[in-house]
Amino acid sequence: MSVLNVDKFQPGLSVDCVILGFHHNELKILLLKLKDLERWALPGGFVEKEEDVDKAAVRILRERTGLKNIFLQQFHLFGNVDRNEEAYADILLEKGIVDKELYDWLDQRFVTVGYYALVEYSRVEAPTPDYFSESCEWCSLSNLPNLWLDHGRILEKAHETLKRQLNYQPIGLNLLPPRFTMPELQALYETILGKTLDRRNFQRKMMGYGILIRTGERRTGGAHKSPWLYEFDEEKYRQGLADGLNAGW
Amino acid sequence: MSVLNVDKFQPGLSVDCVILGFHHNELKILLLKLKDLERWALPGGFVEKEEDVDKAAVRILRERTGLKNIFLQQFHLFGNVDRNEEAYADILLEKGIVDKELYDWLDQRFVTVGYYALVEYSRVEAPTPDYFSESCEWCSLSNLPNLWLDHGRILEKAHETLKRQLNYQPIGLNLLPPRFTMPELQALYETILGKTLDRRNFQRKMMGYGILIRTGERRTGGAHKSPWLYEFDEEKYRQGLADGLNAGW
DNA sequence: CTTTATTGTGTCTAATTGACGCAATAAAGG
DNA sequence: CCTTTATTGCGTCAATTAGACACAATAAAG
Repeated sequence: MSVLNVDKFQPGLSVDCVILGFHHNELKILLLKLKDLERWALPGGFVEKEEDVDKAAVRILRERTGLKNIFLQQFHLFGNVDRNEEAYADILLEKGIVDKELYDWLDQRFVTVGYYALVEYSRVEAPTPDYFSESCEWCSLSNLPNLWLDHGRILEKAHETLKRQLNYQPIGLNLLPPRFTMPELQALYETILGKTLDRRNFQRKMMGYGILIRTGERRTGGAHKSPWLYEFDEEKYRQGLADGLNAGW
Repeated sequence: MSVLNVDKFQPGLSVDCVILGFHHNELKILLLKLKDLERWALPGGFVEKEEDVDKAAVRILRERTGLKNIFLQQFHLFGNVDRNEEAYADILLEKGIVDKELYDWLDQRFVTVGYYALVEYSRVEAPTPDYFSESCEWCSLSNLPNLWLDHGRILEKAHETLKRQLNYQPIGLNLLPPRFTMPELQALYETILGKTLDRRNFQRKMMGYGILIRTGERRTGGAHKSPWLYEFDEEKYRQGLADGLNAGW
């Protein structure tokens, strides 16, 4: 038996996760540095034969981050034939990282399901590489390394989806610490959207959604006027997720 | 070899299409009546090993409707283990519709990719059943037959997706005849959304998108004042699809 | 104690949305 | 042939929302 019991898995199907965090006013993504290749990959894995695909995504996420109960959403299946065209398995076989059985498994045509996860950066204490990778690190979205296969495209699609969902879904509960300031929330929005927003209009709009609670406290320590600390009204937040925020029509 | 050369296909992966048309002010969906079962299924099929998944969807659509170049969009992968739990293959084997080889193929665990297509009802001249079905017909969305497996859920998800996309994407080019009246377009929107809209505000909003051209002509023949005929400005329409109509933020 | 950058609140205008009035019109019916 | 009727096209008005910006309050730094 190989390091992976390939018989356990659904053939030709994989899951890749775009795991996003927010730190120092930047969007970060968790990436794996592949062994013996100058490329990075999205955390991914295979789907067990007796496992729901959604569950596989949750498992993969837990394996890399140690987190469960996080926001995870399927966004696309990438199913082009030519998406597997990189002879990485050859290198793995050469280097003795995989045996022939696993090599053959990896060599088949794969379609992959993309999920994106929003996680609180600081809660990921020890990002863990998998068998095919030598490290697992947060990378800045604005300064990406060379990505493997079509993983750049997958990331791009996740980002597009997220941007669009910002228009009708709340965001932040899974990406920010439990308490945060309005400027922090705004910075998150601005980073995702890639543009600046008017501070005052942003506050008015956010408060209008009714998903924020102003705790009585302020964030002190920084220079200048100390901003209020907010937290999400989880009940209303969930309702916003389900019903949409300003649906139009 | 079975009626299907199963070796040609990617194992465990299928495509199902929600093919929607609009006729007599109702949304119609193309469904297949399964052989020897009182259930109906979405038009679907398998993905060839050397075939892009998107291409497979296009092929399946062409096989059932004869149409190509139609609007087709992937919306979700359905990957739960329990979605295959119906012993239809047993019946097929019993009745001699499939042989043992094909039976074994069908008996594996499948995940399916959902696509929805918007087609002009009248252009589908001879809906064609596949090997597993005895007929292929338009059914009214408001009066659905008993659906096979999770196909009801798949349809529901397609409908949800469509509803949401109405908020930021134009629709109708693929669903209506080349020329149509404003009330017809409104009826389409109302049907998809499942609610009535104000006639006058609808017109104002639609014209505001700038994707409609009023031809000089009117639809005559009906009683009452004859409405103008419109057509889509395909250039602007495509741009609306790409950039979104009223993106928010 | 002044300076400085930032935050909280409010205001004003323009644009959009929602509700509805009214005249024009095409066929049907007496 | 003229009235009736349901429908279409266009317009108006108020309410709401969005965009731009002014100003006072504030916390730390100098």
